[in-house]
Amino acid sequence: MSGRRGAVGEPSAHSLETAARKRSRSLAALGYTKPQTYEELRAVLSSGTVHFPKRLRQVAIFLWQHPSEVALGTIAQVADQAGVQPSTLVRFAQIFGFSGFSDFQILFKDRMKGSWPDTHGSQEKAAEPNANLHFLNGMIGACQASLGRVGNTFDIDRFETMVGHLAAAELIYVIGSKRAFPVTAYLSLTLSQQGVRNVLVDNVGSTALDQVGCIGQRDAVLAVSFSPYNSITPDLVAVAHERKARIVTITDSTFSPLVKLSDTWLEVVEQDFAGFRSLAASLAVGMALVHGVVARRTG
Amino acid sequence: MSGRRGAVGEPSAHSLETAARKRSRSLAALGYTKPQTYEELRAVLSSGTVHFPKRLRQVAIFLWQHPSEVALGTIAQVADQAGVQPSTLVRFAQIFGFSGFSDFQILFKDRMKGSWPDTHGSQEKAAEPNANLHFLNGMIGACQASLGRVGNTFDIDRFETMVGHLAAAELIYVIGSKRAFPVTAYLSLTLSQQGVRNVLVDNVGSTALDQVGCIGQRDAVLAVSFSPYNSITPDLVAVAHERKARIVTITDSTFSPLVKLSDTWLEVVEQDFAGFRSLAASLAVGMALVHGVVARRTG
DNA sequence: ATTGTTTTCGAATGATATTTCTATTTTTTG
DNA sequence: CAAAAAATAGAAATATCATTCGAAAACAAT
Repeated sequence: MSGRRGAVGEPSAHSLETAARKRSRSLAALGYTKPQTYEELRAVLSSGTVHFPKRLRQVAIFLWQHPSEVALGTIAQVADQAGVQPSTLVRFAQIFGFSGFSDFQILFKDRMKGSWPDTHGSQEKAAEPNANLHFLNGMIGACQASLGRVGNTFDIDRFETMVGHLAAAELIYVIGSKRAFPVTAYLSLTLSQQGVRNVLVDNVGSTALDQVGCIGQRDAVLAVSFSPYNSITPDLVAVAHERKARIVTITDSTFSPLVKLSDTWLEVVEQDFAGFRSLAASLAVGMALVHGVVARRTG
Repeated sequence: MSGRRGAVGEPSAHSLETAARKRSRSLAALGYTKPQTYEELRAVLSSGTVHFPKRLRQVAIFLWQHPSEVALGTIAQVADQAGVQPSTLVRFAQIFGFSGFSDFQILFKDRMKGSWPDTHGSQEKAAEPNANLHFLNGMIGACQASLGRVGNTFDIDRFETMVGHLAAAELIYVIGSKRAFPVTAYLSLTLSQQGVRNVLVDNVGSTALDQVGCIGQRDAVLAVSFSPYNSITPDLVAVAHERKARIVTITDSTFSPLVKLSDTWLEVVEQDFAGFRSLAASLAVGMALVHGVVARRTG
């Protein structure tokens, strides 16, 4: 701790020098004061006037989204979850005028002490005078009902078979239209992000039939389709079936035309509210499929 | 169940080691098992079957009345508040079969997070022998957590404003890339099905910039974007902003670059499980938006 | 491309917290 | 009432955690 350049000149001013140097990097120079409460911190963060570099921004986002992890974890755990180094958290705290992470963490702990006995009593909302809020709650209810049903009635054996087919495939074609398209789009994206090569048959340029015309015996089709089954999906899958590809399907009833074309299929029933249908269950099951395929291929 | 020999009638064996001595002091000898959750611990404490000496009773009472202090504090702070020595807390924890205070404290921390054992969930493998089932349940949990959070923290006023902007628009441009694309795809589809004219900016043919170049002052943009905000979406929305269109946004933190470009924005935080993120909450909120727009236009 | 600056990383250091151990006090038992 | 057992407090030892700091990397400006 000696021989630092640019000393102020005062011999006994070790701490002063350090403080000055810190302050020059902190927001204090910009007129900010150290936040005293979690709410103040949030206010500063959300004000948008502060521009962070990459890692610090990453920290800010994590703090924003997972305050409880910050309150309860050690610096190492938090850093790990946020995907940064522990020292980055310390830097972040110091920028806001705290002495270090521990000091900073007190904000989060204090905030948390107040909110312990909230045992998720969210259901008993009073009357919903607002139509939009009513719809939102109905939609949330539909999603949760769909998800709950998946948890109860789930054929894990068929699921494993599906994973096996997809994992063994040379190339995976993902097919779904209309309501099913958001699901297949997300599945295709996630597969790609996980390094699993796949083709999303999106019918841009009306080339879907030509695309499935290239399917080979060693490929697999992951099809998603919901009633009414009046889309192009059954036609596409029929072609794939003729070309002897493995076909696995997520659909919502045994009457789906895809069922008889499929090697394996799973029933996922989505609930609707006022005619607006949830996709939550299909997405969850689809994610599990992707995860299973990745696990089997890498394991 | 086999009988325990010597547990009752055997005279005290002085040659026993420390480990055995500890065990004889713990509740394991009485048939208790180490509590796995905070609720189990509470059940044991409240059962009244255990009679503690003075200091340990003091500890039990404090744990009962101030669980959040236990979760958030250090052993010294807790001991101080409870009026006992730190070592007393360790003894207390060991009586219940924990290795020490830290181990014991995890119960309280987990309870506070209200979440599943993210990092130390190795013990619960027995309940879920199937990895795929475990993942599916985790994913469902993430979806439901996301949905639950929407229900609790929802800014209905901003939502109404957003509906107003969209309902007043001549044409709605729906923009979202990567993870957000499934959401926008579903929103666009639903809008069309409800008779609300809209353009899904999907960047097929890399024409997105040209598309948003046609946006007029009387149009509105419905943008969806999640962290990391490294997609093309901010660029597209910036163009729309320059062209003076109304911009409403669904995003997951105030750090989204879209926030400062938007007339109104809603925060929707999606939970993830093992890196796979839910879309349930965004879809539900999006559906509510569509419904609101339709209601306002037809009403 | 080059230089100067900011940001990040990772090992070393310093600080703190947790646990163990032992002497002392309190309670129980013959 | 005395002796034994249990419980407790406090200090010492150990383990863990937070912070610092120099070097490397990324970035920005020339």
